[in-house]
Amino acid sequence: MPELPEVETTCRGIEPHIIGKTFQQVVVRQPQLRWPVTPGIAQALKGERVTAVGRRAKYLLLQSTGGTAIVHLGMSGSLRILTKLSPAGPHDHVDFLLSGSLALRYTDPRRFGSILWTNDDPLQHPLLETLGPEPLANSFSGDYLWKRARGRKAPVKNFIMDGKMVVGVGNIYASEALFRAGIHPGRQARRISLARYQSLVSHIKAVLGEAITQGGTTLRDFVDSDGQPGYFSQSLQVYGRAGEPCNRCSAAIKSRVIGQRNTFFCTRCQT
DNA sequence: AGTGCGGCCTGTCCGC
DNA sequence: TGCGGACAGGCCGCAC
Repeated sequence: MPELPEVETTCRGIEPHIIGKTFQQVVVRQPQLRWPVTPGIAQALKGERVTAVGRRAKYLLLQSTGGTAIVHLGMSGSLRILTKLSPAGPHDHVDFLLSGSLALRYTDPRRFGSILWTNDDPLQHPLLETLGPEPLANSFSGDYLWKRARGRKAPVKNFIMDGKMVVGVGNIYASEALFRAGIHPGRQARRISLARYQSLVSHIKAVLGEAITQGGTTLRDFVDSDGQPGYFSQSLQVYGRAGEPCNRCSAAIKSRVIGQRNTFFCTRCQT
């Protein structure tokens, strides 16, 4: 599933191919995604030029002279460059046909993703404007997180997965960062010291940074590739490892549902 | 205001 | 072997 590193890698992968190109046509075969694809997006983009490709949280921003397409990959989506238009499969919901005989194809079997269009500043869009800081930004610090945690009784795992606090920390990376920081995922957010938040934040940055580097390796080629995302799986310390020995202390890794999501941790290393 | 949960959707896996 | 059901998962929006 595309986590922030995959989205970042997608952003970097498609940008050099589509920048400066013109939308010739936008073909929407299946508008029913998480939200309906914005009606009129095809007419709005036709003939317009791509000026920038960016990312905010897990949203890709395809900016053009005709407004911005806000693309979310959900959990099964992908966006790739085609140099030859192959027949659309059942989950190829949208094609952005570009000048230079290129196409940008959106595929999403589970349709948890979305494609929206705005003519305003995309950062002012209702879905984006209330989001917390980017995890890799300097403004995301232990100090910041500790302050936001005052009075918070929710488990720290829920807290760091809350997009209002910080974006891009998905279920996998929450477990991994908490393990590295030695913090139990079920601990109340308010019951964690500033020093431990500083550690947690540096581990969140490190985990995401490493994953981006690895994603960059496995996802380097977005052109005509099968679009299969690369995984950080070789580096996972706890995620999906219930019952297996902790790499640090050899105790069995536990799993428990925290924040409606399966959560993995070591009861000996994480307090 | 903070917190928890339902729901969207389909491929994969498990048990019978 | 085939089939049904549980599960996963981001994240909005609602209910308390």
